[in-house]
Amino acid sequence: MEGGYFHVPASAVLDEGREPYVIVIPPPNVTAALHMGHGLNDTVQDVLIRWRRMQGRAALWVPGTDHAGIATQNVVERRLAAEGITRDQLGREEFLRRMWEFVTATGGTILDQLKAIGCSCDWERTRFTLDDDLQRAVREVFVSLYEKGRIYRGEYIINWCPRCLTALSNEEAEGEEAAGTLWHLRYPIAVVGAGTDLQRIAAADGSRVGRLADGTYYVVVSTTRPETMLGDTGVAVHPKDPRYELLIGARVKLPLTDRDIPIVADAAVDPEFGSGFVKVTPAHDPNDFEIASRTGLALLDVMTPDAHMNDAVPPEFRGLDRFEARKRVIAALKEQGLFEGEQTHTHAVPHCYRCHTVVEPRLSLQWFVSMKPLAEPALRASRDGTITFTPKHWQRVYEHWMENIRDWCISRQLWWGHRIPVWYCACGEVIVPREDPKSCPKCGGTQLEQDPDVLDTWFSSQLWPFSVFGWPRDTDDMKAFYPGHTMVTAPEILFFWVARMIMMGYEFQGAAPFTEVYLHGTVRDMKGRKMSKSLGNGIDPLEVVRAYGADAMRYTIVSQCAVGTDIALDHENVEAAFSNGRNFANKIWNAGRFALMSLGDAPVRPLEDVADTLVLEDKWILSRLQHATATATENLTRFRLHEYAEGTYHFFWGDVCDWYLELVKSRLAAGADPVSREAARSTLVVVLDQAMRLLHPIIPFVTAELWSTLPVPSGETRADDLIVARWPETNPRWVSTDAERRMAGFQELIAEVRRLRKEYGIPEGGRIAIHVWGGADGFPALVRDQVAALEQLARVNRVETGAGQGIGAHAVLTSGVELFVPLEGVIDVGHERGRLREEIAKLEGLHAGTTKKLANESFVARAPVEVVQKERDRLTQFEEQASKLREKLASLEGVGA
RNA sequence: GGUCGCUUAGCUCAGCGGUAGAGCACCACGCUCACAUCGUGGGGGUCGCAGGUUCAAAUCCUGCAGCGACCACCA
Repeated sequence: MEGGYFHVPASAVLDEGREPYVIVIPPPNVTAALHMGHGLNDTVQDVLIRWRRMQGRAALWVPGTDHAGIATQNVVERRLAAEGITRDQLGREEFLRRMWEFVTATGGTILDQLKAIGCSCDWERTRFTLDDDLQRAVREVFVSLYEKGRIYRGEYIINWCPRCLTALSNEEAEGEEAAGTLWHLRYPIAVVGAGTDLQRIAAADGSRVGRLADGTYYVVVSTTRPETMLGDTGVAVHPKDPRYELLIGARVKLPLTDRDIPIVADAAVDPEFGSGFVKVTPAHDPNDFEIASRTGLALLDVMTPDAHMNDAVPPEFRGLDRFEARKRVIAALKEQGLFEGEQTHTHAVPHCYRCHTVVEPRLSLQWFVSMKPLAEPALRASRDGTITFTPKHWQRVYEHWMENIRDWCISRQLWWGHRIPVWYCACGEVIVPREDPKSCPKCGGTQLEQDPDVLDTWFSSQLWPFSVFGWPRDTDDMKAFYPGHTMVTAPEILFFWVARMIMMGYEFQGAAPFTEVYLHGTVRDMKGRKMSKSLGNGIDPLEVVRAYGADAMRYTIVSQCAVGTDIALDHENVEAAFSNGRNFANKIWNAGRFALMSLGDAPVRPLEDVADTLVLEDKWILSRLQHATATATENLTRFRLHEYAEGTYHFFWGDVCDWYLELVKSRLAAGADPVSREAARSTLVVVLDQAMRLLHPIIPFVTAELWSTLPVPSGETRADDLIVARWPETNPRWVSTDAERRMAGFQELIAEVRRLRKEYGIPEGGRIAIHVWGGADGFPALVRDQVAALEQLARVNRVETGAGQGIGAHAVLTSGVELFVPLEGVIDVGHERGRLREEIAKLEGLHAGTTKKLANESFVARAPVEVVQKERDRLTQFEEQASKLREKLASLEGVGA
């Protein structure tokens, strides 16, 4: 089967010297089920891989799955929760056993689903991010980065998911606009420097120092998270703020607590914003943490890992959920007259990208990668064009991110994933080894404890372009297939994944993992919403495959795949959504079957042998074929996939089916002239052969089936299967602008005859004569030779090349050629005249009525403007229709001709 | 707040300096021996609004309006 062609051994490159073309799949989550997003992503990759394979490249598409840390662990934890079990109850070892059990049982089905949509991955190379080989790569990278000082451990404010109970990277905390509240609180001033005149400060211009009923002065601070005030350890003002300069060093009483906290100066405070006083909560806000580290303010953590208030807060708040605590804090402050007011405030609230819980900034000891040095070569590669982005504007987005890159928190408090390869010895030694240690190299002790955390899923994903080839071992695969070529993915994971792969590629291989990044759009429904399980607006690709075939699904998707645009599919009418692709696949099948039948079993001569006997349509379709070939290649090269799809579609359906097949029908028939027939057969075989090749990357199944039964011209050889047949190249020998011009004229003539037939009600089955004359280049004479074609396409059985006259229909073509269709005896002219007169009279009646209506002043004055306008439009419509009919009538009276 | 993008036929969207396009939907006719998942013909758009550049603009520039995306530590 064709699957045999999917496998590409390193020897194809290293021994046979074939040029590689490598795509590594964006590995779907191991337990994922195929959705339309995959359908799009993987179809695009398959189109590219099939195309490059046909070009003779050693085209390798490496498949695999990702262990997807949090996502997968969450799934299993939910299942356990249904049984009333938590992971802590099971313990790490047992929990991991259950994880593997689940992943082994349900994992990898997505790969079978990819096969169903025709993905030609090298399945023998299927990888999983937790495979031994890949574990080795992760270990090597971690240790190596640590040794270079690019991985460090430290206590910082990180994004914390209180539900998943783990740290998140900045990218994993997704901001969402939310209409929140900005609360203004009063902190009473407790201690001021000697001689500080509070009354004067309070009276200063723009001062937000006020006075309570009991005479105590207070400062106003603002916050969107009032519960964090319990963890405040200071209040900050700008060092140059003229209003408050004198308060620096003073102390305020932190409401609801028994603590006094200092007022400090820090340049990060914007005097223009709010009151100019900033409450500082160093353990729960990254800015405040920075302020504290500069000013020496204490750190006070007031929350538990699951975001409840801890024992550091007053008893009445202990154990409260953070949002409940928020309400109580506000209520308590109001009670004490320390509530200044509130206002609505829209701001971006970060949410966990896996479970959507509001992220809590939390002071925590974590592992980080210092990114700046890694970013440098990755940034350069983009700027100097080593790596290109399609669409281009993502280059700027990428560079902006790289320029402002922040350190990456890579430790996760999960169990499912790559365990952090760090051991701690009781003696204090931190061991980061390539092989699991048995004893402490410093003290020799054997009481070693491995770091309990695992690495961010993306830490292993970022190594995918080389970890799949066995690195850090020195493998032939690495030599043959790294670096790769094209990365096809969605913009959502540009930072998560693409950017990091590039950085790792430079850091560990000295080369970018690919040279082209193609970012396709998102699959959406007709309301523009992203397809998702929770919205219930998804379409199951496999259902589409079952109902209409993989070819139909692939074509429909790719034909919408314009650079930089999303894909809209109607989940409420799946048939309509995919009818385009279904119809096309069906059309190819029918046309192919018909052609094969018409060609018969007799040997077909090579095109060269019959070159002298080719007629207009043969030369024309061969020329069209050259254009179709050139544009298909060009479009694929530039990732203009929808143009590739639509271009081949119109070539095949329009040129090949509607015109060429119709034109050669009679020539292929049993009694036809043998010379003409052989010319048609040879041409048809070439056209079909190449058309199947051009269509194959997008419509692999139908084309391969037809191609396998297509006759091979005598003396020629070809590949055994279409999947490895050579991608066509343009042959200038068959480009004929002359044939295309003449054919265009002929096509226009046919269209005009058909139109006139409809217009004058000439019965569909009846034969007619036409007169053709005028023009400059002997076109009428050419037409005379095409009687068979005219018969076939327009039911014309006689052509006169002189001017026609009498009663009939007349038209002038763009070339200046004139056409006349005699109507006497063809239709009942008298009856037609009568009918026309009736119609004209009717139109005149309507016209008069409308005119009268518009003359009615009260109507014009009172009716809505658009109604009046509609009446006016009708008037002109009637006029136009009537004048058309009058012209027609005139021609029937023998005046026009 | 910053950056970028979008606004074209009833719907979904291409086109991005030279006489308005596709698919679907719609109307009419047609069981012509590949295909009714079809064929033939047809209707339908002042290309968001207002200016400007140009011989020529849907296409370039400016402003405005509406929508959207991404980034961002203004409490």
